[in-house]
Amino acid sequence: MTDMSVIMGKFMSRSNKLTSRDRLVRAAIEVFGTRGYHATRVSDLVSHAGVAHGTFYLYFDNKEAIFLYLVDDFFTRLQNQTLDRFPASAVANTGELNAQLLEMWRSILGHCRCEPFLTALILRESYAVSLASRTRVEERFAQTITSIGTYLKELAKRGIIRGSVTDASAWGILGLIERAIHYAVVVNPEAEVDTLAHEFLQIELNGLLGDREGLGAA
Amino acid sequence: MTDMSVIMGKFMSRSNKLTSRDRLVRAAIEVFGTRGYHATRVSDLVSHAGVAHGTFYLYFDNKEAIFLYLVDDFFTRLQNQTLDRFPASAVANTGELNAQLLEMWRSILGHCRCEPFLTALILRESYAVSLASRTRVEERFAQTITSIGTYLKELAKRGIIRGSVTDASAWGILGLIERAIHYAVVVNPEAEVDTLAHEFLQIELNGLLGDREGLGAA
Amino acid sequence: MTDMSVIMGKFMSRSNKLTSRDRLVRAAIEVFGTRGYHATRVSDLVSHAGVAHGTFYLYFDNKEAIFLYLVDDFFTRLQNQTLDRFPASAVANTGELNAQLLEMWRSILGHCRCEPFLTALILRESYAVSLASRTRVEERFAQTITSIGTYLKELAKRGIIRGSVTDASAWGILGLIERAIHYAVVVNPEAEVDTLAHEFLQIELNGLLGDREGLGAA
Amino acid sequence: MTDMSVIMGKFMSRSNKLTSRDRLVRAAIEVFGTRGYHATRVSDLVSHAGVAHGTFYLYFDNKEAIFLYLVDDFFTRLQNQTLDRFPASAVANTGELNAQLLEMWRSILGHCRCEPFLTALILRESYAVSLASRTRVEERFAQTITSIGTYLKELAKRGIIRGSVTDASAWGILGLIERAIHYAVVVNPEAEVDTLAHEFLQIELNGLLGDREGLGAA
DNA sequence: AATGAATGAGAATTCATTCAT
DNA sequence: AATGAATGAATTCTCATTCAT
Repeated sequence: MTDMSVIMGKFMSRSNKLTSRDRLVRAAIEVFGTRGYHATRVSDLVSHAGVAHGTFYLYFDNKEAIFLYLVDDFFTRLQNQTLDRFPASAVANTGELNAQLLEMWRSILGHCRCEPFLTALILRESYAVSLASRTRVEERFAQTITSIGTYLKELAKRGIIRGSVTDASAWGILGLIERAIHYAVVVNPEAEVDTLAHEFLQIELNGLLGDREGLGAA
Repeated sequence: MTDMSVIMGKFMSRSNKLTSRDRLVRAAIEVFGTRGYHATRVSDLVSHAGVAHGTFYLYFDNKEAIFLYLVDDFFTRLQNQTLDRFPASAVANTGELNAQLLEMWRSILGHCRCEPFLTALILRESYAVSLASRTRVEERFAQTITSIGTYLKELAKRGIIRGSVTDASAWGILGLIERAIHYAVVVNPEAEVDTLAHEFLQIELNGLLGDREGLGAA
Repeated sequence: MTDMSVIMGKFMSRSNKLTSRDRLVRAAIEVFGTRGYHATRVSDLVSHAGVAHGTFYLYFDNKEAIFLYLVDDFFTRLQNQTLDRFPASAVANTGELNAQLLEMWRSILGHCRCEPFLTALILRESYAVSLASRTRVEERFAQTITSIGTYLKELAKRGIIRGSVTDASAWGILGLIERAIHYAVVVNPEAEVDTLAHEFLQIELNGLLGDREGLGAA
Repeated sequence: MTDMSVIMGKFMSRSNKLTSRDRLVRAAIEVFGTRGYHATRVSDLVSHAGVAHGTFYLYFDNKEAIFLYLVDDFFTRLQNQTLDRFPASAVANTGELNAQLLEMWRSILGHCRCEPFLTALILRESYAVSLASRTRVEERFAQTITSIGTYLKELAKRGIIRGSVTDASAWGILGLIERAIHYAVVVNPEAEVDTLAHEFLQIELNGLLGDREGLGAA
């Protein structure tokens, strides 16, 4: 249903027959993402994947394990395709920052648009699966915050953004990104990614008041 | 029916003996907020509340019903204490906006700090309880978005903020607020509300680049 | 709803206000008779009767007790109004037997038509309430069989009916009566009692073949 | 799906190991038939059948479902072995009717004697399990009445029995049959089926007065 | 590698009954 | 005599997990 290569991140040329494991992962993304983790029974997963109950336990220790796999996979791929590709060191001035962040927004929103089920699942349920998985998810978010924080501090140090950014700011930016993704994927999946990228970039860089100079000029 | 003791977190003046329903609501906030909704059994709730199993079903249809009550109650009170008290119409210029939003941030963060369990519960699990409750929660968030959107459009119309704010912007601001609350309540519950309010206000109004004029002046 | 004097078997002139006990008995007949014993909760009984839960236990030991009261009451009254009023000794020949049994059928069907709820309840559920109440009901039916058997043997002894009637016959007649009542009360409550009485009497006395002499004459 | 072992009360030839479903059906017949439906817990069923709780729900939706299965099965088999095998069309005169009905009585009583638990269960509790099952049982009895009625009308049309038989008569005959079965299975399980068949046939055809001609002759 | 019938611990929910007022 | 909030034992049902094949 969704593009295979994106979901699996693997080559699929050898055989057009998916392995049982792949089928289970795909089923989990779709069913968890639609019904929610807790409303999904292992039997839903296996029937959706077209495999037997026992087969599930051949590849995953338990229901939580496949969820955790999805989370790790999601965060890893998102990180690779976004922050890792856009180092603060490559930015010399406001104009370049503008360009880089625009690209980053495009990348994030585009990526999440490609896997709407998984994205919605992570946004909605990542904290709510179990105490154990909450801890794992908190670690992942903490890493993200560190990445964002490091990025921002680097820019601040070099005077490209204001100097007063802190960890709190990083959390705020994270929230902005999360709901931006939510908007792009869930609320308004028809909207152009480019338009949205500009819109959220504007808030990120200039807030509600917007570019003072532009405003002054107007 | 509305129980001040629960809402205010204070003892009632008439009698220092809480009703069974009050005890259950308090227990739910604490236990759901700590262990999470799904890891909480009705038996945890009643033992925490010090009432019998049957008593729970005297006041709530099921586990989901008490959660939904908490959600509605939370949103209603938060709305009352924030957006409802700060109309866009009372703002004439950037300075007044600054003051009003600062007050709003203080109010939101202060309010959520007072009920950390319930706040954390809503932030983490509101979407993940059940399909039915997800719908309810989505409605509540949709209302919030409408409030924020209306507020912003009013300000934009009067030229106090930039004219390009949209629904997407409202969702972005919502995300900022959510993670700001998360930071203030969960990540850094020791931080001064006032400091945080200034910090998030800065992002909200001026973004990462900050006040251009100030920046220029520096 | 149903005629009070019939249901209560008491005078009601002193006060038009029913006692709590009476209200409970009436409610039990109606609600047990409609919903069935097991689907009826004590709370249905008391809410239907307009009294409090505790009041129920002032008059009856438990839910089964009120059912048993209804059963005893029903059988006693039916016995009084039927077999007790029509002794075999009063019958001298076939013609008189015909007349007496017709009257008995009228009496039975008429009586049961007056309390359709209670009648349906007894017919449908008397054996199914509990092991204890089954025993009680079996005793009541055994008494009825004894009465019928005695009646038949007396007639047989005096050559008014055929000599070969046994206990088995008595049970067969009981079945006929039960389903006759069922038909008159449940299946076809509009049919004339008189017509039905003739019809069932015909089966009782002459079976399916009918009166041989009459048949021969025809 | 149909399980001969249960139906026939015999061991299957292929394998002497009953399936879980068979074991549950057998247990249900025995335990429901002894203790009664409402006094029987699902846990009684499974412990009697020697399977786990979960296994029960693998084969039946709930306790009511297995009861309904028993009812349908019972009625179907009884119908097949009685009315379906004895068409009114095969009867030409009173003598042949006598012979056919005698055979039918033998068949019914013999059949019910072979499954005393199930028979007693149906006779005692079929109406009392739940509102839903009452409806189902009423449908089954209505079908039976239709069968009996059709049979009787055919005979009446051809002058073999008296012309005045109606639906009411069919219900009366049904009652006679029910209590005859009850007598043969519950009250006097030692009595010879043949004797009983003659006895009930006598009532069915000639009623209490008996064969007029024979009586006159005597 | 795959199966799927069987398991049983564990959870939600009900409702007859009590008892302090 | 009447009340009705509170009780908690009892029961149904679910579903993640196992294991013999």
